[in-house]
Amino acid sequence: MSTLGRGLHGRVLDALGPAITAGEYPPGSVLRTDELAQRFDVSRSVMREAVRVLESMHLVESRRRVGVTVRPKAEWNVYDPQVIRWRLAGADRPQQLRSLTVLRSAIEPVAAGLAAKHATAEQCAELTECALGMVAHSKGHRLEGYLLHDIAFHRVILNASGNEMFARLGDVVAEVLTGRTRHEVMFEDPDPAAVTLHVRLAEAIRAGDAGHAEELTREIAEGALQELDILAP
Amino acid sequence: MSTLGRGLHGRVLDALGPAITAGEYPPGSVLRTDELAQRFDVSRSVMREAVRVLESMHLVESRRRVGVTVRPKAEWNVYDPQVIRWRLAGADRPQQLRSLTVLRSAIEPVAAGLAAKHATAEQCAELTECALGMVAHSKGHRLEGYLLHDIAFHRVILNASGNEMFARLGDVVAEVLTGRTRHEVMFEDPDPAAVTLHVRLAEAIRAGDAGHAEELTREIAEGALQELDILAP
DNA sequence: TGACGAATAAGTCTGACTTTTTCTTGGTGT
DNA sequence: ACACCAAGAAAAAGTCAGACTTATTCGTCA
Repeated sequence: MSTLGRGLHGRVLDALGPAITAGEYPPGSVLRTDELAQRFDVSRSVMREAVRVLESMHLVESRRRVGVTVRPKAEWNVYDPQVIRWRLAGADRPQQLRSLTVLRSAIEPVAAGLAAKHATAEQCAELTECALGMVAHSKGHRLEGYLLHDIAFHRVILNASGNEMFARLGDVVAEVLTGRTRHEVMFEDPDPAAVTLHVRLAEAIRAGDAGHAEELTREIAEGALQELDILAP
Repeated sequence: MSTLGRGLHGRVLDALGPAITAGEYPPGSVLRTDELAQRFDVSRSVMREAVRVLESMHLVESRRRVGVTVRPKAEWNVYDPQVIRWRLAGADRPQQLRSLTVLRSAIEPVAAGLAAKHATAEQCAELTECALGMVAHSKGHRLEGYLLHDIAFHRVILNASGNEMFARLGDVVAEVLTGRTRHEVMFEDPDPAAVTLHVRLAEAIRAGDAGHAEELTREIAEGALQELDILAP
């Protein structure tokens, strides 16, 4: 899925991106295009393309006579899905997971409220289907199936909100949920309370009850935040 | 500020980016690198770099034997500040302004709540200063000064929230506020009620009252949304 | 229907050249 | 002796042109 080594410059990015976002090159570090090209055994043109991409993500800045300097973390385009993936795969995974969960807790309730107003019949049906799927996979260590329905559930809500900015967070939510399941609590069955909340949320949206949908989503988010606090206090 | 013609490929982007985000090339359109290079009178290497950047923004996809195809809007990296600027400068400016304002209404209340808990004494002082600056420029067509303090105010809150994802939205908020002031109501003085809300919000954060800060921010956001409804119903 | 071959456009590499920015050096004046 | 500025050298990115490779698609023919 990631950069899919689509071309040589993609391979270079798959190596350089994680390294930079992991902080292997501290802010202010200077890289030289030619040296990098040699190190990765690619031509300068290919390396230049890779640098351009890193530059567009605000991970580095390229200046004449000085080289390619790494920018401070505060300037990175942290909403770039690629950057998010790199960081989730690297060292500050916990911090990234936390900030993303806080972001979710801010956005998803509002999105759910909007979804209650704008969701089509088809979207409501999808939502119910996802919720039922979650229930069906909530017992007996069937986390893989549970995860898929959970992701689909939240994605439908974000799409149904009718806001393109919210909709584009579907991938981020998917990454967060996947990361959580795969790396933290892979052994335990999901919290039954959370499952119930999802079912009720689907009902609220179907009923067009924006306030209720918003409140239920807040409870779900609250649970996710507490889960993080338990694992990394 | 934008891409600042930093290099030839930057100039090309300043021309191609707005054109694509404005929908001049409908999704599925095919561009050819060589043809573009000729059109912009640059070498293929420069054009390739530009295409790589557009590709990293998910605006286009480059495939062998077929060319550079424009992706559907739903796949764009709409959180990329550059993409936001391009869209704000283009045709679907109103829609972009609306989705960004909705995004703000979701995030800023939560950010304010967190800021009430985490803001340093220095940040509180800055906040009060900004609020006072807004009051001072709220009468007599001094919108330029008002805008600067408004931007600084919201930026401080987002930074003080302690969440990096929120902090990085400072630029987006700045763009929205600037756009609003410069293109919509440049003649009228700001709503006195909004000014008061900002002052009270600064106080709430200084007092560490998260609930109150959150509620006040919701009211501010509500006002911004209504303003949009009035201008483009 | 499928397989083979031709056409096509992106992808890659190389080498030479330009331009900008920084560092050094040397000279000047106080 | 020190501060300061200007001219030049050096370094690295930036640009270009041309030749070649490779993957993919399309058309043709069996």
